[in-house]
Amino acid sequence: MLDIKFIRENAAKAKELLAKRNVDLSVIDDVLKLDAVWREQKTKAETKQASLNAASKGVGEWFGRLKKVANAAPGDEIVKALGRTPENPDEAKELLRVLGDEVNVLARVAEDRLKDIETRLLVVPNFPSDATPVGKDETGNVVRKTWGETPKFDFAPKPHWDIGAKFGMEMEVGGRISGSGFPFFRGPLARLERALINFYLDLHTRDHGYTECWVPYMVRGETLQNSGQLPKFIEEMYRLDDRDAGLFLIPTAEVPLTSYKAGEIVPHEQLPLRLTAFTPCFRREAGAAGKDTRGFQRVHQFNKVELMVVTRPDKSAEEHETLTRCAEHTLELLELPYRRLELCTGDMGFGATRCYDLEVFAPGMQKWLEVSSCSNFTDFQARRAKLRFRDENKKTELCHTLNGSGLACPRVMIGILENFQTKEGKVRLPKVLHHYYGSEWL
RNA sequence: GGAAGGGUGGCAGAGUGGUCGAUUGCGGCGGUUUUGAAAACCGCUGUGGCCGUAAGGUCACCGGGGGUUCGAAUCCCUCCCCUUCCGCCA
Repeated sequence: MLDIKFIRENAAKAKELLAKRNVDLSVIDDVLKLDAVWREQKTKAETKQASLNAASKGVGEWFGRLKKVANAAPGDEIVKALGRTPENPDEAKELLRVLGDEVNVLARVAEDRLKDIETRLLVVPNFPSDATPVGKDETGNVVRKTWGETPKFDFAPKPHWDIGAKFGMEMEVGGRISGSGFPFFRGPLARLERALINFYLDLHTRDHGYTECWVPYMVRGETLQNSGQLPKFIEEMYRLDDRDAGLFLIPTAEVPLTSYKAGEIVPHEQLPLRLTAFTPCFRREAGAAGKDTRGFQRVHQFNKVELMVVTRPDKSAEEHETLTRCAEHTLELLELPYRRLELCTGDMGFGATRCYDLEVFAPGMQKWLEVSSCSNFTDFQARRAKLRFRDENKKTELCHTLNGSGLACPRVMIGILENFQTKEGKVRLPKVLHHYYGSEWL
């Protein structure tokens, strides 16, 4: 969520930044109007509340004095709050009740306006960074680097759905037992899946300094709001029914990891927090029906190892590069040629201020596949999750959060199948997987 | 699924309608003392919002939400979480 205070003090800048993201700017004016009403009502309510509080205390005192002196007079604070001198405590109570009702009305109005503000801000995306290229859609993305070279083939490379058939890709089985978009692997591909997960986790925990976590796969709505999926993207989410409290299946491990320290104030010595977790990911892919349907490039359930960093604001840009390098390093060890794309303002995810996508080239499909998306969220998620830290001067401040895939399984598998296929229909495995898979060939 | 007991400030642990944002202890910070250190003693030590240039003022928060009351950490309702026991079970 954006900072209402920043919007209040920098309305023009806020609009300028959001315009780059194709956001309807009327939301800013709406929010500013509500903000003015909220503050006015709040101040009024509090002033009245203060005199009511003082008078209520005075009533207690008055009772005490009346026990000793039969005709003791009410205290000044009662007279001040009521505007006149009550005859007896019962009259004071009655008048204070009326005053209390007035306070409630004012406070309710103020609170409603604050909720209105939040409702609107919850669906506004983060500001893009100054470095983010401005663009309408994915055509505005910029290639920042490329690594490796697509292997040369002396035959026409096949798409993974043709290669996979031989190695236990049984999409029709998944379709029969769950529906389309739920892959079923038997034998080599199932084993490769496991090899990838183990390789990822070992690499990140041993060489990249991440702490392995094991997390719930079902979460509360509030957890999804913390990381930004709710309320706006509820259509993308699988949800259990009321018997199970309407829990949601996680679309990525980012969700539980971002809420790991939600509501806490972390000592600065503990930062940065670098966490990694393997989880299945569940996505409805609503609106993507009919897109990328062949093979398993876009599915409703897939495995992924996620990288997540919580850091102080002055380090987040640096951490973003480091995090992205960890993901890239993973691809390099897998010997997969890739490119780093910097997403433009029109294509960036909701909460990101800056985002790199890593794409692997799939020669069979003749197509680049996104295998990782590394984002810096600045304080956008931290504000929602109330995730703060205490600095060396004991000031509390919102943390910055970052995350990226390190990596997803299915598309990396596609990369392996299509890049390392041979004319004979075999698939060579990258060296780093030999030990994990138990063989040099799939 | 059943039964019981709990959720209070960094931690421990009081507080059952009024002056309690909250006794006390520990920890932490500052000071006195000391050649230095320890000990002792004194003071300070939560978060967020609103008003204000500031000083400061004020409101809210004792798991979340709602209610009763002039007034609630304290009473009522509801939800969540934790602990223990029983049952069931990978």
